[in-house]
Amino acid sequence: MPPRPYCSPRRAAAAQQTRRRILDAAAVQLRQSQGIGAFSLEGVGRAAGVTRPTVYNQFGSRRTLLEAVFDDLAARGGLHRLGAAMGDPDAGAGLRRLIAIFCDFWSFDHALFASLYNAGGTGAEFEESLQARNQRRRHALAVLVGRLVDGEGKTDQGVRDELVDILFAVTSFQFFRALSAGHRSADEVRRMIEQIAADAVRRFSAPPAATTA
Amino acid sequence: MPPRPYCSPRRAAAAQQTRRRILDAAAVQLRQSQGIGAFSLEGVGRAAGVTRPTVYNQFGSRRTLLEAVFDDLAARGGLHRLGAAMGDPDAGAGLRRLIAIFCDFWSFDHALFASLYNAGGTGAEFEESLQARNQRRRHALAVLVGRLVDGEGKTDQGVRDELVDILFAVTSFQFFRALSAGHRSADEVRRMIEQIAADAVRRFSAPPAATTA
DNA sequence: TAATGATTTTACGCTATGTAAAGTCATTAT
DNA sequence: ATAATGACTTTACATAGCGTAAAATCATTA
Repeated sequence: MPPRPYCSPRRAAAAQQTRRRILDAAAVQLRQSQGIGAFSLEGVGRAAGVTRPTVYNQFGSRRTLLEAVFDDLAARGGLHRLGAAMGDPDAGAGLRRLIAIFCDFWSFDHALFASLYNAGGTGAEFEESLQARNQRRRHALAVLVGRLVDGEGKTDQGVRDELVDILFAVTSFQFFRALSAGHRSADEVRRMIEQIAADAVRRFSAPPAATTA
Repeated sequence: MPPRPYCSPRRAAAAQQTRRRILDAAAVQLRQSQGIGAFSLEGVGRAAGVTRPTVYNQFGSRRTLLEAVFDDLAARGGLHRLGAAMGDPDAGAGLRRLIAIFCDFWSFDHALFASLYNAGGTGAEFEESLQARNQRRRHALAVLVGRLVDGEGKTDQGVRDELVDILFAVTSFQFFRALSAGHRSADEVRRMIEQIAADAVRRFSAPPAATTA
Protein backbone atom coordinates (compact mmCIF):
# COMPACT_ATOMS: atom_id res chain seq x y z
CA MET A 1 0.00 0.00 0.00
CA PRO A 2 1.81 3.14 -1.21
CA PRO A 3 1.50 6.05 1.21
CA ARG A 4 -1.16 8.41 0.05
CA PRO A 5 -0.32 12.00 -0.87
CA TYR A 6 -0.42 14.58 1.87
CA CYS A 7 0.42 18.26 1.69
CA SER A 8 -0.75 20.55 4.38
CA PRO A 9 -0.17 24.26 3.72
CA ARG A 10 -1.36 25.33 7.13
CA ARG A 11 0.84 22.91 9.06
CA ALA A 12 3.77 23.44 6.73
CA ALA A 13 3.59 27.17 7.32
CA ALA A 14 3.39 26.68 11.07
CA ALA A 15 6.39 24.36 10.99
CA GLN A 16 8.30 26.88 8.92
CA GLN A 17 7.57 29.53 11.52
CA THR A 18 8.68 27.18 14.28
CA ARG A 19 11.89 26.55 12.39
CA ARG A 20 12.53 30.27 12.00
CA ARG A 21 11.82 30.88 15.69
CA ILE A 22 14.24 28.13 16.70
CA LEU A 23 16.91 29.48 14.34
CA ASP A 24 16.59 33.01 15.73
CA ALA A 25 16.57 31.75 19.29
CA ALA A 26 19.70 29.73 18.58
CA ALA A 27 21.46 32.83 17.23
CA VAL A 28 20.50 34.82 20.32
CA GLN A 29 21.60 32.05 22.66
CA LEU A 30 24.93 31.76 20.86
CA ARG A 31 25.61 35.47 20.94
CA GLN A 32 24.87 35.54 24.66
CA SER A 33 26.71 32.41 25.71
CA GLN A 34 30.07 33.41 24.35
CA GLY A 35 31.60 30.14 23.33
CA ILE A 36 29.54 27.02 22.95
CA GLY A 37 29.80 26.05 26.57
CA ALA A 38 26.51 27.58 27.68
CA PHE A 39 24.80 26.82 24.40
CA SER A 40 22.23 24.11 25.07
CA LEU A 41 19.45 22.86 22.83
CA GLU A 42 17.44 22.88 26.03
CA GLY A 43 17.91 26.64 26.28
CA VAL A 44 17.25 27.18 22.60
CA GLY A 45 13.98 25.30 22.92
CA ARG A 46 12.99 27.29 25.97
CA ALA A 47 13.79 30.60 24.26
CA ALA A 48 11.85 29.54 21.16
CA GLY A 49 8.87 28.46 23.23
CA VAL A 50 9.21 24.88 22.12
CA THR A 51 10.43 21.61 23.58
CA ARG A 52 13.80 20.16 22.83
CA PRO A 53 12.63 17.21 20.74
CA THR A 54 11.05 19.73 18.37
CA VAL A 55 14.48 21.21 17.83
CA TYR A 56 15.74 17.74 16.96
CA ASN A 57 12.79 17.25 14.66
CA GLN A 58 13.57 20.41 12.73
CA PHE A 59 17.36 20.17 12.69
CA GLY A 60 18.36 16.51 13.15
CA SER A 61 21.30 17.37 15.42
CA ARG A 62 23.15 20.05 17.32
CA ARG A 63 25.68 20.22 14.54
CA THR A 64 23.05 20.76 11.85
CA LEU A 65 21.50 23.54 13.89
CA LEU A 66 24.82 25.32 14.19
CA GLU A 67 25.41 24.92 10.48
CA ALA A 68 21.99 26.40 9.82
CA VAL A 69 22.80 29.38 12.01
CA PHE A 70 26.08 29.88 10.18
CA ASP A 71 24.47 29.57 6.76
CA ASP A 72 21.70 31.96 7.73
CA LEU A 73 24.39 34.42 8.73
CA ALA A 74 26.37 33.86 5.55
CA ALA A 75 23.28 34.62 3.49
CA ARG A 76 23.03 38.10 5.01
CA GLY A 77 26.74 38.83 5.39
CA GLY A 78 27.49 40.15 1.93
CA LEU A 79 29.47 37.19 0.65
CA HIS A 80 27.54 37.37 -2.61
CA ARG A 81 29.93 40.16 -3.64
CA LEU A 82 32.68 37.55 -3.94
CA GLY A 83 31.73 36.68 -7.50
CA ALA A 84 32.16 40.24 -8.71
CA ALA A 85 35.45 40.58 -6.85
CA MET A 86 36.79 37.44 -8.47
CA GLY A 87 35.81 38.84 -11.84
CA ASP A 88 38.03 41.86 -11.39
CA PRO A 89 40.52 41.88 -14.27
CA ASP A 90 43.23 43.06 -11.88
CA ALA A 91 44.00 40.10 -9.61
CA GLY A 92 45.63 42.37 -7.02
CA ALA A 93 42.50 44.50 -6.86
CA GLY A 94 40.46 41.30 -6.63
CA LEU A 95 42.48 40.24 -3.61
CA ARG A 96 41.93 43.60 -1.93
CA ARG A 97 38.20 43.31 -2.61
CA LEU A 98 38.15 39.80 -1.16
CA ILE A 99 39.85 41.08 1.97
CA ALA A 100 37.33 43.89 2.30
CA ILE A 101 34.43 41.50 1.78
CA PHE A 102 35.58 39.20 4.56
CA CYS A 103 36.39 42.05 6.94
CA ASP A 104 32.79 43.18 6.47
CA PHE A 105 31.64 39.61 6.93
CA TRP A 106 33.52 38.98 10.15
CA SER A 107 32.44 42.27 11.65
CA PHE A 108 28.86 41.81 10.48
CA ASP A 109 27.90 39.80 13.57
CA HIS A 110 31.14 39.59 15.48
CA ALA A 111 29.66 38.19 18.68
CA LEU A 112 28.01 35.35 16.83
CA PHE A 113 31.14 34.44 14.90
CA ALA A 114 33.15 34.56 18.09
CA SER A 115 30.88 31.96 19.64
CA LEU A 116 30.75 29.89 16.50
CA TYR A 117 34.52 29.78 16.23
CA ASN A 118 34.96 28.73 19.82
CA ALA A 119 33.85 25.39 18.51
CA GLY A 120 35.53 23.23 21.11
CA GLY A 121 32.28 22.34 22.77
CA THR A 122 30.97 20.48 19.76
CA GLY A 123 34.21 18.65 19.29
CA ALA A 124 35.87 18.23 15.94
CA GLU A 125 32.49 17.53 14.41
CA PHE A 126 31.36 21.09 13.84
CA GLU A 127 34.92 22.20 13.28
CA GLU A 128 34.82 20.16 10.09
CA SER A 129 31.67 21.91 8.97
CA LEU A 130 33.30 25.29 9.46
CA GLN A 131 36.36 24.18 7.55
CA ALA A 132 34.18 22.98 4.70
CA ARG A 133 32.47 26.36 4.55
CA ASN A 134 35.82 28.15 4.51
CA GLN A 135 36.92 26.14 1.52
CA ARG A 136 35.17 28.63 -0.77
CA ARG A 137 37.43 31.37 0.51
CA ARG A 138 40.46 29.13 0.18
CA HIS A 139 39.56 28.25 -3.38
CA ALA A 140 39.00 31.89 -4.30
CA LEU A 141 42.44 32.72 -2.89
CA ALA A 142 44.03 29.87 -4.82
CA VAL A 143 42.57 31.21 -8.06
CA LEU A 144 43.73 34.74 -7.32
CA VAL A 145 47.21 33.55 -6.41
CA GLY A 146 47.35 31.60 -9.65
CA ARG A 147 46.63 34.76 -11.58
CA LEU A 148 48.92 36.93 -9.46
CA VAL A 149 51.98 34.75 -9.71
CA ASP A 150 51.29 33.60 -13.25
CA GLY A 151 54.00 34.45 -15.72
CA GLU A 152 56.40 35.34 -12.95
CA GLY A 153 59.32 33.30 -11.75
CA LYS A 154 57.77 31.07 -9.14
CA THR A 155 55.30 28.68 -10.66
CA ASP A 156 56.31 25.94 -8.23
CA GLN A 157 53.21 24.37 -6.74
CA GLY A 158 54.53 24.04 -3.18
CA VAL A 159 55.57 27.66 -3.09
CA ARG A 160 52.21 28.83 -4.38
CA ASP A 161 50.54 26.73 -1.70
CA GLU A 162 52.55 28.56 0.92
CA LEU A 163 51.20 31.89 -0.29
CA VAL A 164 47.66 30.55 -0.40
CA ASP A 165 47.95 29.26 3.15
CA ILE A 166 49.28 32.58 4.36
CA LEU A 167 46.48 34.53 2.69
CA PHE A 168 44.00 32.00 3.99
CA ALA A 169 45.31 32.50 7.51
CA VAL A 170 45.31 36.29 7.43
CA THR A 171 41.77 36.45 6.04
CA SER A 172 40.42 34.07 8.71
CA PHE A 173 38.06 35.15 11.43
CA GLN A 174 40.64 34.34 14.08
CA PHE A 175 43.20 36.67 12.52
CA PHE A 176 40.61 39.38 12.08
CA ARG A 177 39.65 39.08 15.72
CA ALA A 178 43.27 39.07 16.83
CA LEU A 179 43.97 42.32 15.00
CA SER A 180 40.71 43.86 16.18
CA ALA A 181 42.09 43.45 19.68
CA GLY A 182 38.78 44.59 21.07
CA HIS A 183 39.15 48.19 19.97
CA ARG A 184 40.20 48.57 16.33
CA SER A 185 37.57 49.31 13.70
CA ALA A 186 36.91 46.92 10.85
CA ASP A 187 38.43 49.44 8.46
CA GLU A 188 41.65 49.78 10.37
CA VAL A 189 41.96 46.02 10.52
CA ARG A 190 41.24 45.79 6.80
CA ARG A 191 44.10 48.16 6.09
CA MET A 192 46.47 46.12 8.25
CA ILE A 193 45.51 42.85 6.58
CA GLU A 194 45.80 44.43 3.15
CA GLN A 195 49.37 45.44 3.86
CA ILE A 196 50.37 42.07 5.26
CA ALA A 197 48.82 40.38 2.25
CA ALA A 198 50.51 42.78 -0.13
CA ASP A 199 53.88 42.10 1.47
CA ALA A 200 53.36 38.37 1.19
CA VAL A 201 52.34 38.59 -2.45
CA ARG A 202 55.28 40.85 -3.22
CA ARG A 203 57.67 38.42 -1.58
CA PHE A 204 56.35 35.54 -3.63
CA SER A 205 56.26 37.46 -6.87
CA ALA A 206 59.59 39.24 -6.76
CA PRO A 207 62.82 37.35 -7.28
CA PRO A 208 63.98 36.20 -3.81
CA ALA A 209 65.60 39.30 -2.33
CA ALA A 210 67.46 39.56 0.96
CA THR A 211 65.66 37.73 3.80
CA THR A 212 67.01 39.84 6.63
CA ALA A 213 64.82 41.88 8.95
CA MET B 1 41.03 26.80 70.25
CA PRO B 2 43.69 27.21 67.56
CA PRO B 3 43.94 24.18 65.30
CA ARG B 4 46.79 21.98 66.30
CA PRO B 5 49.72 21.36 63.94
CA TYR B 6 49.49 18.46 61.55
CA CYS B 7 51.92 17.42 58.90
CA SER B 8 51.73 13.97 57.48
CA PRO B 9 54.54 12.99 55.12
CA ARG B 10 52.96 9.70 54.18
CA ARG B 11 49.54 11.12 53.34
CA ALA B 12 51.02 14.20 51.71
CA ALA B 13 53.08 12.00 49.41
CA ALA B 14 50.07 9.91 48.54
CA ALA B 15 48.06 13.04 47.76
CA GLN B 16 50.87 14.35 45.61
CA GLN B 17 50.84 11.12 43.63
CA THR B 18 47.08 11.35 43.26
CA ARG B 19 47.46 14.90 41.97
CA ARG B 20 50.07 13.81 39.44
CA ARG B 21 47.91 10.93 38.28
CA ILE B 22 44.92 13.21 37.81
CA LEU B 23 47.02 15.74 35.92
CA ASP B 24 48.40 13.10 33.56
CA ALA B 25 44.97 11.57 33.06
CA ALA B 26 43.59 15.01 32.26
CA ALA B 27 46.29 15.56 29.63
CA VAL B 28 45.55 12.20 28.04
CA GLN B 29 41.81 12.84 28.05
CA LEU B 30 42.34 16.24 26.46
CA ARG B 31 44.61 14.93 23.72
CA GLN B 32 42.10 12.21 22.90
CA SER B 33 38.93 14.26 23.04
CA GLN B 34 39.99 16.85 20.50
CA GLY B 35 38.26 19.95 21.69
CA ILE B 36 36.87 20.23 25.16
CA GLY B 37 33.56 18.69 24.23
CA ALA B 38 34.36 15.17 25.37
CA PHE B 39 36.52 16.33 28.25
CA SER B 40 34.71 15.48 31.46
CA LEU B 41 36.00 15.50 35.01
CA GLU B 42 34.09 12.27 35.30
CA GLY B 43 36.30 10.73 32.62
CA VAL B 44 39.45 12.20 34.12
CA GLY B 45 38.55 10.71 37.47
CA ARG B 46 37.88 7.32 35.94
CA ALA B 47 41.14 7.35 34.00
CA ALA B 48 43.05 8.35 37.13
CA GLY B 49 41.39 5.64 39.21
CA VAL B 50 39.78 8.20 41.47
CA THR B 51 36.34 9.65 42.03
CA ARG B 52 35.30 13.01 40.71
CA PRO B 53 35.09 14.80 44.04
CA THR B 54 38.76 13.99 44.52
CA VAL B 55 39.49 15.91 41.35
CA TYR B 56 37.61 18.85 42.82
CA ASN B 57 39.51 18.45 46.05
CA GLN B 58 42.87 18.66 44.29
CA PHE B 59 42.04 21.33 41.71
CA GLY B 60 39.08 23.39 42.99
CA SER B 61 37.44 23.62 39.55
CA ARG B 62 37.48 22.52 35.97
CA ARG B 63 39.16 25.74 35.00
CA THR B 64 41.95 25.32 37.53
CA LEU B 65 42.58 21.81 36.29
CA LEU B 66 42.93 23.02 32.71
CA GLU B 67 45.25 25.78 33.85
CA ALA B 68 47.34 23.20 35.68
CA VAL B 69 47.58 21.08 32.54
CA PHE B 70 48.63 24.13 30.53
CA ASP B 71 51.20 25.20 33.10
CA ASP B 72 52.59 21.69 33.34
CA LEU B 73 52.99 21.77 29.58
CA ALA B 74 54.58 25.20 29.64
CA ALA B 75 57.14 24.00 32.15
CA ARG B 76 58.37 21.34 29.73
CA GLY B 77 57.89 23.26 26.50
CA GLY B 78 61.13 25.20 26.43
CA LEU B 79 59.73 28.62 27.23
CA HIS B 80 62.56 29.14 29.71
CA ARG B 81 64.73 30.07 26.71
CA LEU B 82 62.73 33.28 26.39
CA GLY B 83 64.89 35.13 28.88
CA ALA B 84 68.06 34.48 26.92
CA ALA B 85 66.35 35.44 23.66
CA MET B 86 65.21 38.73 25.13
CA GLY B 87 68.76 39.39 26.24
CA ASP B 88 70.06 39.23 22.68
CA PRO B 89 71.73 42.57 21.93
CA ASP B 90 70.28 42.44 18.40
CA ALA B 91 66.52 42.99 18.75
CA GLY B 92 65.88 41.52 15.29
CA ALA B 93 67.73 38.36 16.25
CA GLY B 94 65.81 38.32 19.51
CA LEU B 95 62.55 38.39 17.58
CA ARG B 96 63.67 35.49 15.41
CA ARG B 97 64.64 33.56 18.51
CA LEU B 98 61.25 34.26 20.08
CA ILE B 99 59.52 32.98 16.96
CA ALA B 100 61.61 29.81 17.00
CA ILE B 101 60.90 29.29 20.69
CA PHE B 102 57.16 29.49 20.20
CA CYS B 103 57.19 27.33 17.09
CA ASP B 104 58.91 24.70 19.19
CA PHE B 105 56.43 25.29 21.96
CA TRP B 106 53.32 24.94 19.80
CA SER B 107 54.63 21.83 18.08
CA PHE B 108 55.82 20.33 21.38
CA ASP B 109 52.41 18.81 22.14
CA HIS B 110 50.32 19.94 19.24
CA ALA B 111 47.31 17.72 19.97
CA LEU B 112 47.08 18.99 23.52
CA PHE B 113 47.31 22.63 22.49
CA ALA B 114 44.72 22.06 19.83
CA SER B 115 42.29 20.82 22.45
CA LEU B 116 43.22 23.52 24.90
CA TYR B 117 42.66 26.25 22.33
CA ASN B 118 39.30 24.90 21.33
CA ALA B 119 38.20 26.46 24.56
CA GLY B 120 34.58 26.99 23.67
CA GLY B 121 33.38 24.30 26.00
CA THR B 122 34.58 26.09 29.08
CA GLY B 123 33.11 29.36 27.96
CA ALA B 124 34.96 32.64 28.22
CA GLU B 125 36.21 31.62 31.63
CA PHE B 126 39.18 29.54 30.59
CA GLU B 127 39.69 31.73 27.55
CA GLU B 128 40.67 34.47 29.97
CA SER B 129 43.21 32.22 31.62
CA LEU B 130 44.79 31.47 28.26
CA GLN B 131 44.88 35.15 27.39
CA ALA B 132 46.54 35.93 30.69
CA ARG B 133 49.20 33.31 30.00
CA ASN B 134 49.81 34.76 26.53
CA GLN B 135 50.44 38.16 28.01
CA ARG B 136 54.06 37.20 28.65
CA ARG B 137 54.56 36.70 24.93
CA ARG B 138 52.76 39.94 24.19
CA HIS B 139 54.92 41.83 26.66
CA ALA B 140 58.10 40.32 25.25
CA LEU B 141 57.03 41.41 21.77
CA ALA B 142 56.25 44.92 22.98
CA VAL B 143 59.74 45.20 24.45
CA LEU B 144 61.37 43.93 21.27
CA VAL B 145 59.30 46.27 19.12
CA GLY B 146 60.31 49.15 21.34
CA ARG B 147 63.94 48.35 20.72
CA LEU B 148 63.46 47.65 17.01
CA VAL B 149 61.63 50.83 16.17
CA ASP B 150 63.56 52.97 18.62
CA GLY B 151 65.44 55.83 17.05
CA GLU B 152 63.56 55.42 13.80
CA GLY B 153 60.84 57.62 12.44
CA LYS B 154 57.75 56.06 13.92
CA THR B 155 57.69 56.43 17.66
CA ASP B 156 53.92 56.92 17.63
CA GLN B 157 52.34 54.69 20.25
CA GLY B 158 49.31 53.64 18.19
CA VAL B 159 51.48 52.63 15.28
CA ARG B 160 53.79 50.61 17.50
CA ASP B 161 50.73 48.88 18.97
CA GLU B 162 49.72 47.84 15.49
CA LEU B 163 53.03 46.12 14.95
CA VAL B 164 52.87 44.44 18.34
CA ASP B 165 49.37 43.14 17.59
CA ILE B 166 50.49 41.79 14.25
CA LEU B 167 53.48 40.01 15.74
CA PHE B 168 51.29 38.74 18.55
CA ALA B 169 48.84 37.34 16.03
CA VAL B 170 51.43 35.65 13.84
CA THR B 171 53.16 34.01 16.80
CA SER B 172 49.91 32.65 18.20
CA PHE B 173 49.05 28.99 18.30
CA GLN B 174 46.14 29.53 15.93
CA PHE B 175 48.37 31.08 13.29
CA PHE B 176 50.96 28.35 13.73
CA ARG B 177 48.28 25.73 13.28
CA ALA B 178 46.84 27.49 10.26
CA LEU B 179 50.22 27.55 8.51
CA SER B 180 50.95 23.99 9.55
CA ALA B 181 47.91 23.03 7.53
CA GLY B 182 48.23 19.49 8.75
CA HIS B 183 51.36 18.72 6.77
CA ARG B 184 54.06 21.37 7.10
CA SER B 185 56.94 20.82 9.51
CA ALA B 186 57.51 23.14 12.44
CA ASP B 187 60.67 24.40 10.73
CA GLU B 188 58.94 25.28 7.50
CA VAL B 189 56.27 27.13 9.43
CA ARG B 190 58.93 28.94 11.45
CA ARG B 191 60.54 30.16 8.25
CA MET B 192 57.19 31.43 6.95
CA ILE B 193 56.38 33.26 10.16
CA GLU B 194 59.87 34.73 10.27
CA GLN B 195 59.40 36.25 6.84
CA ILE B 196 55.97 37.64 7.59
CA ALA B 197 57.30 39.15 10.79
CA ALA B 198 60.32 40.56 9.01
CA ASP B 199 58.12 42.20 6.40
CA ALA B 200 55.92 43.72 9.06
CA VAL B 201 58.89 45.06 10.99
CA ARG B 202 60.45 46.44 7.83
CA ARG B 203 57.23 48.21 6.92
CA PHE B 204 57.00 49.84 10.33
CA SER B 205 60.67 50.79 10.45
CA ALA B 206 61.18 52.18 6.98
CA PRO B 207 59.75 55.54 5.98
CA PRO B 208 56.27 54.82 4.56
CA ALA B 209 56.94 53.67 0.99
CA ALA B 210 54.39 52.87 -1.67
CA THR B 211 51.47 50.85 -0.31
CA THR B 212 50.59 49.13 -3.57
CA ALA B 213 50.67 45.36 -4.04
C1' DT C 1 -16.54 11.23 9.59
C1' DA C 2 -13.01 7.93 10.15
C1' DA C 3 -8.27 6.90 8.67
C1' DT C 4 -3.72 9.09 7.60
C1' DG C 5 0.38 11.17 8.50
C1' DA C 6 3.11 15.57 9.78
C1' DT C 7 4.29 17.87 13.89
C1' DT C 8 4.81 18.33 18.60
C1' DT C 9 4.96 16.72 23.26
C1' DT C 10 5.44 13.63 27.30
C1' DA C 11 8.34 10.11 29.23
C1' DC C 12 12.50 7.48 29.86
C1' DG C 13 17.41 6.22 30.61
C1' DC C 14 21.77 8.04 30.47
C1' DT C 15 25.94 10.96 31.56
C1' DA C 16 27.87 14.89 33.76
C1' DT C 17 27.94 18.57 37.20
C1' DG C 18 28.86 20.60 41.88
C1' DT C 19 28.29 20.05 46.84
C1' DA C 20 27.43 18.10 51.33
C1' DA C 21 27.83 14.60 54.50
C1' DA C 22 30.00 10.59 55.90
C1' DG C 23 33.93 7.38 55.94
C1' DT C 24 39.02 6.13 56.26
C1' DC C 25 43.24 6.42 58.23
C1' DA C 26 47.89 8.57 59.46
C1' DT C 27 49.21 11.58 63.12
C1' DT C 28 49.08 13.88 67.60
C1' DA C 29 48.21 14.63 72.59
C1' DT C 30 46.87 12.81 76.87
C1' DA D 1 48.08 2.93 74.43
C1' DT D 2 44.37 5.07 72.81
C1' DA D 3 41.18 8.62 71.90
C1' DA D 4 40.74 12.99 69.46
C1' DT D 5 42.16 15.53 65.25
C1' DG D 6 42.31 16.63 60.72
C1' DA D 7 43.77 15.47 55.68
C1' DC D 8 42.14 12.99 52.08
C1' DT D 9 38.70 10.24 49.80
C1' DT D 10 34.34 8.43 48.94
C1' DT D 11 29.25 7.70 48.94
C1' DA D 12 25.00 10.17 48.24
C1' DC D 13 22.03 13.79 46.49
C1' DA D 14 19.91 17.28 43.63
C1' DT D 15 20.13 19.36 39.19
C1' DA D 16 20.74 19.93 34.08
C1' DG D 17 21.43 18.43 29.57
C1' DC D 18 21.38 14.79 26.02
C1' DG D 19 19.12 11.70 22.53
C1' DT D 20 15.26 8.63 21.47
C1' DA D 21 10.94 6.17 21.61
C1' DA D 22 6.24 6.26 22.30
C1' DA D 23 2.15 8.82 22.72
C1' DA D 24 -0.81 12.83 21.74
C1' DT D 25 -2.52 16.53 18.61
C1' DC D 26 -4.72 18.03 14.68
C1' DA D 27 -5.01 19.57 9.58
C1' DT D 28 -5.92 16.87 5.56
C1' DT D 29 -7.83 13.17 2.70
C1' DA D 30 -10.71 9.16 1.30
